[in-house]
Amino acid sequence: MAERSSRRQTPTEQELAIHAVPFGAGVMAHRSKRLLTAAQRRRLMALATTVRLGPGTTVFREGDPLSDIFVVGEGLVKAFREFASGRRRIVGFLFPRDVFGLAEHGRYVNTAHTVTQSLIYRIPHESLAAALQRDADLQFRFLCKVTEKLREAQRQAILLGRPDAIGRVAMFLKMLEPDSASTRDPLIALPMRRTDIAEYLGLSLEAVSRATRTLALRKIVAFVGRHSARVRDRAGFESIVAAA
Amino acid sequence: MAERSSRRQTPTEQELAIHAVPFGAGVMAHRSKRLLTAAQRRRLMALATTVRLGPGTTVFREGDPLSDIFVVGEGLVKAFREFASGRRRIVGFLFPRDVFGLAEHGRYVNTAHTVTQSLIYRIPHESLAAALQRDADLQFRFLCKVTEKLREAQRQAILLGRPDAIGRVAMFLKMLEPDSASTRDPLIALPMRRTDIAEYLGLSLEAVSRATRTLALRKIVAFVGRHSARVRDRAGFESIVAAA
DNA sequence: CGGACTATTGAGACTCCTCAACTAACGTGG
DNA sequence: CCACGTTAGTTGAGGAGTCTCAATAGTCCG
Repeated sequence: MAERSSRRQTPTEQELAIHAVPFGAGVMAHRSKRLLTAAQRRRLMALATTVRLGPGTTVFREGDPLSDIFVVGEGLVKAFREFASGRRRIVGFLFPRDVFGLAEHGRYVNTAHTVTQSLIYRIPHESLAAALQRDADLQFRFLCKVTEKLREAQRQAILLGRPDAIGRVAMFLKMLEPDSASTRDPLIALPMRRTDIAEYLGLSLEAVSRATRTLALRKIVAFVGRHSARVRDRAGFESIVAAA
Repeated sequence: MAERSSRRQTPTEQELAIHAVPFGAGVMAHRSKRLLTAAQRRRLMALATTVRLGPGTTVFREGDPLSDIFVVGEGLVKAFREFASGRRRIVGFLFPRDVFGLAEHGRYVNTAHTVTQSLIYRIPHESLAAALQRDADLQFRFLCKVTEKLREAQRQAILLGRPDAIGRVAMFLKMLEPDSASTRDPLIALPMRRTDIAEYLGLSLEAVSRATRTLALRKIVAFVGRHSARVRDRAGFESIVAAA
C-alpha cells in the first residue's frame, strides 16, 4: 500500500509511507504549511521559471516528452487522461504547493490543464534531480510530498470503490473541506466545474447534479452558487462519508 | 497528477513524477530489476529483521502506531481499509521488492495482510529515515519507488472509473501480465482469491465471477484453475482494455 | 471420504447511465 | 445598463448493468 520511510520532524510532519495521489484537492488544508526552509526555497526558485496561465490552458499533454517538473503557485490545475471513447478521467486536482508532471519512460503520463488562472513554476527535471541529489533534506521533502500524493490517490481509489453517487460526492466534499482546526469558516470552495467533479468521481454529470440536489434537499449540505458549499448537518454528513 | 523530479539512469529508469498507488500488482513486471547497488542493499539489510509469515497473517492494522517500514521479499501482501459496513477496499497488492507501511500522523493508514506465505523485511522507520538522509542516492531510489506506487494508484483510479465489470477485470489482468519482453510465457499468475480481486476492483464477488466467465466464453482469456490465466485473443483483449 | 470454504450461477430490485429537453448563469456587445 | 447568445447545469424518462439474496457446484483439507 504504501511504501515508505519516514521521519518525524516538526509537528504534523507526515511519514514517507508511500501513498501518492496526484491530487492536491481537499488535501490542501491537510498539507504541511512550510515544507521548505527559506534557503531551500531560494535555491529552488533559482532553478525555476514562472508562468502565468489563463483558465483552461494546457500545461502539457500525455505522451509529451518529459522536460520540466511543475509546482503550482496559485490557482488550480487538473491532471487527467483521455480515452479513445472520448471519456476522461481526472486523476488529480493540483492546488498551490502541489508538484506535478508525473512521467514514465521519459513521457508525461497525464495531461495537465489549468482550471482557473494559475501561477506555475517550472523546473527542468535534470536540474531538480541534481538539486535533490545534492540536498538530502530537500529530497526528503519531495519524498514526503509524493507520499502525500500517494495517500490522496488511495483516497480517490477508496472513493471510487463506493457504489453510491451521494457517498462519492460527500467524500469529495470532505476532501476539499478545510481543516476544521485551521479555518473557522466551514465554507468549501469548489473552483472546478461540475463536469470536472464528475470526471474525478467517475460519475456522469447528471449523477453529480442529482447527488448534490439530494444532499441539499435533505439539508445536509447547502450549495451557495456553483462554486461553494457548506455542511449544514454535520452528523448526517459524516455518517454518509463514513458509510461503506 | 504527479509530482516529480526525475532523472534517467540505467535504461528504463522511471521518473520521479509523483503518482503512487500502493499497489504492487501487475506492475511487478514493470518495475526496474535492480534499484539498489550491492552496497546499498547490504546496508539496508543490516537495519532489517526478517520475518516469515504464513498466509492470511496480519502484518499491521490501520491505526496502529507506526514502527517499521516493510519490504516484501517473497510472497504477496494486500493492503486494505475496512469500513463500518463491513465492506473492504483493497488499495494495493504488494509484490516482491515492494515497500509498504504507509502512515500518517504516526499511524498506519491501512491494514496489511499476507495473501500467500511471505518473507518480509522490516526496518525501523527512524533507522530508514536516517539512512535515507545519509545516502542521497538511496533516497532517490525510494523516491522512484514511491513514484512508481503513485503511478499504480492512478492506474487503479482509472480502472475504478470504468463502469463495466469486464473492462475492469481486463485491466486488472493487464496489470498483472508479465512484461511481454521479459517473459515469453504469457501465463498470468493470480495468487489472490476472487474476493480479493473483487475488493480491489470495487465490484461484488459475483460480478467478478461473471466477468471472468464472459471473457472465457468469448475465448478472449482462458482461465486455468483458479490461480492463473492466459490471453487467447490478444486483439480482443487489448480492445477491451483500451475502451473507455 | 466427508466437511468447510471458495467460487459459480440464477432471479429480482435498485441505481446509475444515456438521451433529450429545459433552465440558469455568464459574457459580449449594443 | 440591458439584451441577447453561448455555455454550464438541472431535471425527466427509459434502458442497461451491477448489487443483493439465495442456492448450487467445485476445491482443498483433514
